[in-house]
Amino acid sequence: MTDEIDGRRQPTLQDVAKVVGLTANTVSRALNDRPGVNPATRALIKAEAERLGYVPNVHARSLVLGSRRTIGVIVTNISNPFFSDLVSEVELQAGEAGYTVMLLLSYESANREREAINMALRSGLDGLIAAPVRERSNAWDNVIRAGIPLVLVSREIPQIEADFFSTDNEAGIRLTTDAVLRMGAKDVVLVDEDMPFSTIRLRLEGFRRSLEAAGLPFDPRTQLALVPPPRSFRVAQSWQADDAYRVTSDLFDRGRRPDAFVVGDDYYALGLYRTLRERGIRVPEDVLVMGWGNHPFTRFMEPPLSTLLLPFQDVARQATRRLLDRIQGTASPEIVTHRIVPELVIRASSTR
Amino acid sequence: MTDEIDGRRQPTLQDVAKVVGLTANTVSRALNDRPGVNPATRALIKAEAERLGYVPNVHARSLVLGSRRTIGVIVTNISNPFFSDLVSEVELQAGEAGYTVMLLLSYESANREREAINMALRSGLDGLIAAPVRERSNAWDNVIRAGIPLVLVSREIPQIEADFFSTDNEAGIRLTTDAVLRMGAKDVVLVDEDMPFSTIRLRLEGFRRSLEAAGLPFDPRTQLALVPPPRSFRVAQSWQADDAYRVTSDLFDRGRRPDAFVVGDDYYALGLYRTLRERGIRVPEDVLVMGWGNHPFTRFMEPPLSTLLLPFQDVARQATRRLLDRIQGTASPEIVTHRIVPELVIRASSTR
DNA sequence: TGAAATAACGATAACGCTAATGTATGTTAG
DNA sequence: CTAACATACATTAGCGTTATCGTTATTTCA
Repeated sequence: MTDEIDGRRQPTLQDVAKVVGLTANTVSRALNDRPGVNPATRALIKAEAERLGYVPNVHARSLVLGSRRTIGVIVTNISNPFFSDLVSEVELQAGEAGYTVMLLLSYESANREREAINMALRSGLDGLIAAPVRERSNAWDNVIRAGIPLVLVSREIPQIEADFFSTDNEAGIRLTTDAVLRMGAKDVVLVDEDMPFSTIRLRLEGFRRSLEAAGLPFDPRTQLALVPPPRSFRVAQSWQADDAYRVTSDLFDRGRRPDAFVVGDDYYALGLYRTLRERGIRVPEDVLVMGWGNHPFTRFMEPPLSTLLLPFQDVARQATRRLLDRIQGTASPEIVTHRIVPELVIRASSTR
Repeated sequence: MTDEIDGRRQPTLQDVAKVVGLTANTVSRALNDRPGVNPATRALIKAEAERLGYVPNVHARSLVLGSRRTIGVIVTNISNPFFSDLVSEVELQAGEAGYTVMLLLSYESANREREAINMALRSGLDGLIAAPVRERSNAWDNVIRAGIPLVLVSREIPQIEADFFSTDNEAGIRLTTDAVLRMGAKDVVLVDEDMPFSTIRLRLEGFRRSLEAAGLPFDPRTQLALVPPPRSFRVAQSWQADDAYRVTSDLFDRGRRPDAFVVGDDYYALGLYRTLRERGIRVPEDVLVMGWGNHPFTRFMEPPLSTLLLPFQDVARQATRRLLDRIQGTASPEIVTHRIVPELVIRASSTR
């Protein structure tokens, strides 16, 4: 009277071994296609395992192999299409390599990020892809110290030994700025977030350079419309549109009459469009507008918004590839930093 | 000459035990706040573990406890804001209960879904929250058979023993339809996806009932604008707007002149707006429009779109709560089905 | 004061798997 | 014909925890 059909307990290697009259070790070798098993025996074992519904216990396997075949992804917010698309692509690439993805969300909170990192450390992950929050956390050092491969995306952390993949913010802003300059704009305003963060700084820098290259003056007091940073990251980011609406309205109230806007996020353009509509300022006749991100709704704005297609797929693919190489020890030892240039998407808002 | 500072190897319970002159067992009890340890000893052990940077090995822990404290989330696509918000909320709730989230994406593909399910089964998850693809897969039966707690969201699977949480599609469409009827609409058209799927069917049914309750006739040939199902789910869903644009343009070309539209997705409204603009039909003066989903961009459409706020947070919270209860064995045994009624968001597109 | 209860810890086993050896067979070469 | 060598399997050990039971010293109460 065996407990073969005991209903609840999952069959183990032992159970399979008992049925075929061999030992667990041999069954293990057979199922994992390792040498030292008679082909006929191997076939028998596989058939029997299948029949019993044997599923290897990952916990035991992870313990002995020291790996879970899981990578962690820490991002601030998957409501942001850039990050959701990034996570999607990482999941796809990792899945093809037989790795699963553990998702950890920080919501731009340094505390939550620290918790996420600790969770990741405790979870015995094989590697980590992360978009850090704006505030630098020293918990990342623990990741490095624990020897867990780490690849950063989107935002860099100063003085940390980790590969980095990102869209090229400076090249991006230069593309959009140059696009309106080519159309004859002489007074361009940049609408962007008011934060001393590296990505924003790079955009500012690129903006300035494009203006100077065109022989135009750059005055931060008149050519920048800075949007206050958001208060919460739990909700979808339409606050960005509201804030951009306010900031650009103020700008016109102060008597400014620019002939072009380049913005750091498509949602800013959404708010800007409202400002312009309210004041009877026509796009593109009176002002040119360039967005950032190619959000799905931009094609249906009136007029359709010219914008920037961010290379999230490339970023995700390269970051995942690099991480897997590090995990498998096939990566070159030096730290790599890769900024991928985005692509212009020209529509009606920037052409006349 | 010990290997105490060997640099690579993580310290284990044994290592901590050796340092404090006790056994691994006692150290385990001390660190996990289980009784049977002298308070002074406990404090010493904790301090020493901290000093050594001891992190418990989850693999060993999972093996002996038979649990990873991880739940799986299978959804079709996190580019869809509804699902990304849902996943966010699940991650938040699960995190508070000490559970991490493994993300698996199916992209509406039955094959990928099957793979995801197998991956989940092999990964020794404690439970599963899933939004199944349109095509019924029998792999779900394996989940049930393996005794892994399963909670479905958004889409039901006929004849499966699993809890189900969803927005109330029928109540939702009745809310939006009644809203335009109250404003005096006499000829309403429903724009929705052309799929024999339960959520769509429920919406169709609700739409018909609302019309009949208002004493209006319902003719599927004139009052339905069906949008073909998408071909790919990898990219963000702006194809929905394109298709809705085409379908509604056709409708006007055939001479129809409805006085209101209710749509099954905000992106449909985006395409519909274009159709109306091109033909000089004014919203809300000539036609009323009601959206679905309260996507962040709807507030900034011109005119701002009335829509439905989907209770994704409630769905996620209740589903997660239910799953955790099942995992911890504190759930009532019977299967529960819960449809949460969404909330109207009235803006300019449906009022005059 | 002595028997029983309690506290604080140790010894041992177990979770299910894989890796390193060990041991019979059968096969080949000189 | 025997040494050398594969082949196909079994034996043993170990991954790092937690759980169950013992053991010893200390406290409690009649």
